[in-house]
Amino acid sequence: MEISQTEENYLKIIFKISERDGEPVSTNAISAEINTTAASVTDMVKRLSEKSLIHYERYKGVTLSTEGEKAAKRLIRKHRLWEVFLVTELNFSWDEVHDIAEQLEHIKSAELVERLDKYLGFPKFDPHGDPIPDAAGNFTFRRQYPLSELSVGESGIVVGVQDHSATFLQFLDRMNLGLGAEIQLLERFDYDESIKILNRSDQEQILSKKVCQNLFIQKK
Amino acid sequence: MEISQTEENYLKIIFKISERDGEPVSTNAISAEINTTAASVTDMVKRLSEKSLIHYERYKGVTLSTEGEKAAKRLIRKHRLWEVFLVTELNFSWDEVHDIAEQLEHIKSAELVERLDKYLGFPKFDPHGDPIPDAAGNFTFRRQYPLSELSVGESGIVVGVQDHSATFLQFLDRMNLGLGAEIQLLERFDYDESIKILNRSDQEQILSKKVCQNLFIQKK
DNA sequence: ATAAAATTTTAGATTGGGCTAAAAATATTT
DNA sequence: AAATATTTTTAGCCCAATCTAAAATTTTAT
Repeated sequence: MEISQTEENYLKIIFKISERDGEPVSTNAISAEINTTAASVTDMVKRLSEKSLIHYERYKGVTLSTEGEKAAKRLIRKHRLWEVFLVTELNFSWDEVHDIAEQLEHIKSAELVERLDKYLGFPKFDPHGDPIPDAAGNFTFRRQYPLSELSVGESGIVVGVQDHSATFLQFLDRMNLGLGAEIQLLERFDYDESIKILNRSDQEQILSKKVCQNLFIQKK
Repeated sequence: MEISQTEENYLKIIFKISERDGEPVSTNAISAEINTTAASVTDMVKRLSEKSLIHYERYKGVTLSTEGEKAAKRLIRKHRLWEVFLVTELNFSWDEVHDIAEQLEHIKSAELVERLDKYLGFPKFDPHGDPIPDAAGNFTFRRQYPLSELSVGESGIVVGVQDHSATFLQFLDRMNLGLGAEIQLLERFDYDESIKILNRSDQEQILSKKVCQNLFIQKK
């Protein structure tokens, strides 16, 4: 049975919400994420359930079936591989690629995905530091922390972001805080939970609580 | 006004039929090409006409408007650039790329197309020898003839195909008659309109009328 | 020039994906 | 345990894109 582009998007978003909030995923959570009414979501989850892509019980929310989860991971794999292509081959910046990858992820050809993966040198992470599932659906795990959880004195490398918005990514560029940036936490200010860091490719910087919460660091 | 994927496909097919059979393009010609009923085509041409993408008069067939032709050419440009990418970068063979490019051509991002074009070195022809329109919609013209129109003794290079089917392309591969093959017409057999050629990267070969009609040659 | 054949259009139905408004079920507060 | 609030579902509608069957128009043949 064919999975439509719309259905794929639902599976992807259900996967994403599951990861973030746990299961089961509520109708409202889905509708909030994709800007559709709860009524439409109910319609769609019925269809997805009919196709055995999710488990659904009235008023109880949904969980992905094995099949549904596979489909979601395939989509994420494609999305992230295309993002790598756009950034490393076509020189797009990391804040420009999301919308294009959102379209490219729906291209149907297993062969294409595998060749692209090989062409790009089997990357493990995308331009935002998110792990790229392998053909079997396995993610590479990496121990990483929000910058807000580092202790004073600790050092680390920027390896990912929580917030993928273009404005945040552009801010990070302006601050020389892209992936790979090496930093050390110098001081915490309890007043507003901002911090002072030493950015090795720059100098001392003050970062707000919001920035700290959205930046992932690998300690070293 | 947005052009849907389905609408884009209609524009492309109308462009293709116009090129082949001239204008105006009949409802039946379209329905034959895309495997839909004539009634559905009538519905769609009304919509396209409503959007000023084609000129349409009941019972009189359709022609592309300036806007419609631009859209069709953009689609062809994308299709052929992606085919180049698939063949030259991802090592697909020329008989495998059509269906994937058929999907990729609908990706919406003008920036992506221009970057891809540059990345590929501004190719003028796709893997089947078909010209790639530039950003303004202009095709590179090349004087080429079906092999069936060559005279005995004339030499030339294979530069394109009329028939894009995988079976024909695979046959050409097997005969060492891919793009760039150098040949000379040695003899014509009136009986079945087959010919004998000298294939410089092979040896003497007999080719049927059908093959001759579907192979484009640049004389030299 | 008319009859027959072919083409094209209309009418009416269907399916996927979405909407609003109202009803039903669940969760929260008192 | 009610009453209230929130969430979810149902009912009924819409639009794009398709279909079949029948009607209208154009083309071809006699």
